[in-house]
Amino acid sequence: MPETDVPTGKALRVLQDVIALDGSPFNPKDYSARSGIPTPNLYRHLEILIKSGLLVRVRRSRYLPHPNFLKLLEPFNAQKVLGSIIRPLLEQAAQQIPATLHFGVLENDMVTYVAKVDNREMGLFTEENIQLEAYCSAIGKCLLATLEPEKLDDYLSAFEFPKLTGNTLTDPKAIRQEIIKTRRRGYGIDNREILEELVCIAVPVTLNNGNTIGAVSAASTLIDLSGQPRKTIVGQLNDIAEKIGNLL
Amino acid sequence: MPETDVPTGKALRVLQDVIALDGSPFNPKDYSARSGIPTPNLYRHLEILIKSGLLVRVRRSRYLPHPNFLKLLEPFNAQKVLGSIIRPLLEQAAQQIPATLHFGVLENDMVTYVAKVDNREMGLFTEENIQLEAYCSAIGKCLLATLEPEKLDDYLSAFEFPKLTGNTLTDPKAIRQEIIKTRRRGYGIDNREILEELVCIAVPVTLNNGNTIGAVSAASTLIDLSGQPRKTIVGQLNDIAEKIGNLL
DNA sequence: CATATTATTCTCGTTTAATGAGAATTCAGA
DNA sequence: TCTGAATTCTCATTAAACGAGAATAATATG
Repeated sequence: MPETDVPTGKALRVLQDVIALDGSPFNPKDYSARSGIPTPNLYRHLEILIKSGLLVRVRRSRYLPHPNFLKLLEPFNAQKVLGSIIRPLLEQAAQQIPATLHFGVLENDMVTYVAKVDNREMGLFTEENIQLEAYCSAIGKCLLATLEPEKLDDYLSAFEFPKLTGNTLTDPKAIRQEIIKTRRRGYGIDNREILEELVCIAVPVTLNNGNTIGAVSAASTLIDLSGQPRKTIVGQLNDIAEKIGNLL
Repeated sequence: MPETDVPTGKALRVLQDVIALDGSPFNPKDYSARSGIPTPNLYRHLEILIKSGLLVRVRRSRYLPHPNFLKLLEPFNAQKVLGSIIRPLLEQAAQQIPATLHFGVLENDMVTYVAKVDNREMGLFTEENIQLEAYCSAIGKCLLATLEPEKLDDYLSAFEFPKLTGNTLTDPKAIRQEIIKTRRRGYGIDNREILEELVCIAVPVTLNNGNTIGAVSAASTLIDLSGQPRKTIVGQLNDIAEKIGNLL
C-alpha cells in the first residue's frame, strides 16, 4: 500500500503505516510482503524509528507508537489544527460571499463546526467547536450523503428527529429522500429547517483520494434559493471546497 | 537541542522537535539557529514531512502536526501502550516476588495503575486503569517525592486526606514529612494505610535522562517490613525499575 | 504604493546514508 | 533439543541528504 513516494528514506512511510493500523498489531513479515520492502530493510527502518523514540517494540512482531511520542501529541487537537488551516481560506472567501461561512465535520452522528467566519449583518448563533444535529443542517446532509448505506440506516433508526421549525423534516423516510437528493445534486440545503429565518447551502470537501472530510456552508437570512443565485453560491462554495481539499 | 543521533535524515529529528512544542508555534528560523541545521536544509525536512502527511503549514513560519496524522494516533492510548510494555516485565519478576506487582503513574494528583500482575494468594482489589489516592499509597509517595516543592505544596493544600485506616496519615504536615522521608531513602511504604491488612513497597522508575515516569510496587498482606526482608524486596523492585527504565 | 525584510525555494558538487540480496544469528515454541 | 520464524549482520551499489550560497517569493513597513 504505497503512499506518496517522498524522496526520503522509507522510514517515514513505515511510521505512517504502523500508526495507520488503528491500534492493531504490526507484523513485519506481512508488511514486508505487502509493501515490497525487503524484511531486513524493514527492520532497519523500525530500528531507526525506535531509536528516534517514535515506536516501541512491545514484543516479537508487535510494534506500537511509543507512549512518550503519544504523550507529546496529546496537546495537539486535530479539529483545532484543521480549523486553523481552513479559517484563513474562509476569511478570504467571505469577501465574496455575503454570508456566514462554516466548515464542519461529522462526529458521532453530529456536525462539529470546526471553523466559522462571520460576515457583516448578523452574528450567527453558531460557534466553533459546537455540535449541531446533522439531519436538518446543510453540512449535515452533505456528510450523511457520504455514509455507506448501513451507516445511514443506523443513523436514521437510532434517533428521534425533533421538529425545530415548520420546515424541519422529522420522518426518517423523508430525511432519507432528502439525503439521496443531496447526494445526487452534490450540495445540501437547509431551507429554514433549523431557524425560521435561516437558509443555508453546503458542499462537501473531498480530498484528492476521494475521501470526504467535511463540508463548507454559507448561511444567511438573505440567501435566495431560486435558480441562478443558488447556482452562484454553490459555485463559490465549490471553489472553497476545492482549495481546502488541495491543502489537505 | 540534539536528541539521539540516529543515522537517518534529520527529518525525524525535526518532526520530534516540532511536536515537542506542546502546541506552540514552530519557527523555522529560530529552530535553525538553535539546532544548527541550516535554514534551507530545514525547509527541505519540513517539505518531506509535509509531503508525508505528518506536518502541515498553517501559515508563514507556523507548522503543526497534520490533523489526519493526529486522527490516526487517536486510537492509541499512551497508558495502554506503556502497560503492554511493562506488564511482561512484571510477569517475569512476579516469579521471584510473592506479591502483587503494580506499575503506576501520577496523573492529576492521583495514581493511575497502568499495569498489574497478580500473584498466588489473594486477588487484590486494584485493577489496571483505575486511579487511587497518592498520599496513602506507596507508589503515590514515590511519585509525590519527585514533585517540585511548589507542586507538592499545591497538592498538600488543595485536598482533604480521608482516613482510610488507623494508619492513614491525614495531616498535611505529616504527609509532607513522610514524602521527604520517602525521597531520602529512595522507596515508598504503605504500611496498612489503605487497607488494614495490606502492606506495600514501591520504588521510582527513572529514565536514563533522570526523569521519573512512574513507580513499581509490591503489595501483599504478607510483606514483612522489618530490616532484611524489606531490603530484599526493595532490591528486587529496583531491579525491575531499572529494566523498565532501560526499555523506555 | 514602493521598499525593506524575512520566509522560502533553488542549484550544485560533495558526502553520507539508504538500499537490496543474501547469509548469519538469535529467539520462541513444540 | 530441535525447528522454523524473527531479527541482525555484511557489503557493494545507488540514491539521497547535506552544506553553502544565491535566487525568488511573500509579507511587513513607511
